Amino acid sequence: MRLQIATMKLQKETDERNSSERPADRGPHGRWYADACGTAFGLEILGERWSLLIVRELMFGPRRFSDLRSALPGISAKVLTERLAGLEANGVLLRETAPEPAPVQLYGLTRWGYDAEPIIQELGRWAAASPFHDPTLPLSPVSFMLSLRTMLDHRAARDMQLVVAFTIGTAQFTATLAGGEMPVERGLPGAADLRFDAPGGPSLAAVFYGGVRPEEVGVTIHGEAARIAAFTGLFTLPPKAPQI
Amino acid sequence: MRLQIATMKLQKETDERNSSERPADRGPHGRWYADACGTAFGLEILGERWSLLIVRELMFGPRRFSDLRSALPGISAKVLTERLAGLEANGVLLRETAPEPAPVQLYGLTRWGYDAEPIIQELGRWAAASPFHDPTLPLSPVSFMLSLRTMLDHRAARDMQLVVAFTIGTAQFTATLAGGEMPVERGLPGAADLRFDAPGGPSLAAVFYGGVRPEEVGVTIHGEAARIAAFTGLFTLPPKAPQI
DNA sequence: CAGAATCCCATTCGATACTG
DNA sequence: CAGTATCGAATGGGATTCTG
Repeated sequence: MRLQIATMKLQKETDERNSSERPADRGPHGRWYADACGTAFGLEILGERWSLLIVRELMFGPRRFSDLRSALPGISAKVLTERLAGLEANGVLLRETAPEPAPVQLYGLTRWGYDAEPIIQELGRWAAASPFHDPTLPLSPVSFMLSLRTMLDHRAARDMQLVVAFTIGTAQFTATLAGGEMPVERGLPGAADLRFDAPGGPSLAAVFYGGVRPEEVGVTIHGEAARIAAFTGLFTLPPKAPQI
Repeated sequence: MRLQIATMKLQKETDERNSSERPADRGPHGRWYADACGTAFGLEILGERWSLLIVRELMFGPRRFSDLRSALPGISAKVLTERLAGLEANGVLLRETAPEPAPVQLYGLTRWGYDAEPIIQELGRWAAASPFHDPTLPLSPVSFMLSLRTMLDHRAARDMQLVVAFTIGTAQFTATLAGGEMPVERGLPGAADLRFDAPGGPSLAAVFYGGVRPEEVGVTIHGEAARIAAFTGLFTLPPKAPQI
C-alpha cells in the first residue's frame, strides 16, 4: 500500500475555492441562497443534512461525539465532524472540554441554539400529520422526550403538577409538569410522582401515542393509576392531514 | 497502512436497506434518516435544498414554474422540476392545469402544505436573531409579506382593523388586519386604508424594520399618517441573540 | 414559455483505516 | 474515545438541447 504517497499531492488545489471570503463562512460548502429572507438564512445554518438532528440531540444538554453518533443512525464520523464544526462556526453550539475525572469533549448548544426548539417542534408536529410516516423506525430517547413537549396539551395540563421520571434504555430524564409547561432535564429526580421505564423510544411512543398496553412492549410504569392515565392523556398526535 | 486488499467485499450488504419499499419513495436520492422522529421525517420532505423556499413562495397561492424560478435566485430548471415532483409525491403541493384563456400550469399547496407556514415562520424568527445576517440580499415579495405575518405583534394589533394594500414590484397583496390576525392574499383590495408601493422587498424591509424613511428607498405610502405609524409599529425584529 | 432529457464535473457521502 | 485521512460511489446541479 505504498501508492498512497502519490495521492495526496492533488489535494491542495481543491480547497482554494474555500478561501473566497464570506462574512462568516457558514456552510462549509457552496450552499448560500442569495436571499435575505430569514428562512433562507436559517436554512443556511440548519438546512444541511443532519444539522437539525444534531441540534435536536443536544436539546437536553451537552453530549459527546460518540453519544451523537449512536443517537443518529447512519451518520458517519466525517459528516458529524463537519456538521459540528459548521454549527460551531455559526454560533449554534460550543465545544466544551469539560475536565471531569477523565477530560471529555462535549458539545453543547448556545442560548441561541436552544432557541431552535420551536423549529424542531413545528417540523415534527407538521410531519406527524403526514399520511405516510413509519413509526417503526428507531426513535432516540431525546426524540421521544421532545415529542412529549411538542404534543403536550398545555391547556389540559394547566392545573396538573407532577414530577415524572423516565428511564429510556440508558438515558434518564425528569419532566416537571406545572402551569401547563413541562421542562425536561437529564437525570432522575429525587422523588417522582410517576416513573416510566422503557427499553427504548419506540416502546414509549407506542404507549403514549399508539394506545398500546405497556406490558406488551416492555414498559413498566410506577405511580397512582389515575395519575398515570391523566398524564398519558395529555399527549396526542395531531390528526392526519386530508389527502387534498 | 498495509492491507487494504480485502476492503471492498463487504460493500454489497450496505444497499439492501434501500431496497425496502416505502409508501412514496420521496427523496429522489438516498436521503432517509432511519429515524421515526417527526422532525426527521419532516426533513425528508422539506429538508432538501430549495424545498422549503419553494413552499414559501407558494404560501400566498399557486404560482407558475417561471414565477418560482425568478423568485428563487440561483435555482436551476432541473432542480426546480425535481423538487416540485418530490413535493407533489409527498402531498405537499399539487400541479393544477388551470385552463384560463391560455392554459397555464400552476403549482399550489395542499391544505397540509399550507400548514407548513409555522415552520417557515419559526425558522425565520430564529435566524433573524443571528448575529450574522445580511439584509442587503434580494428579498422576494412573498418573503417580505411572510415576514410581516411572522413579526406581527398580535397583542398590540388586537384592536386594530385595517385593510392594507401592497404593491411590491409587480406583485400585489392585500393584508387584512383584524382581531390580532393578519391574513394576506394576492391582489389589491377594492378599498384600502393604507397603500404601500415599493420597487421591491428589500426597500420595504428597510422601512418596516430598519427605520429608514420611505422616500429614501423609493417607497410611497398613502393613508392617514397616524394609521401609517400605528401599522408599521406593529412589526419589530427580535433582538439579536447574545454571543454565548 | 413550460419542462423533460442529456451531459458531465465538482461535491458529498459513507465506509474503512489510521492516529493521538 | 475523538476524531482525521482516504477512497469509491452516488448525487447535485449548471448548461445545453429538445419538444410542444
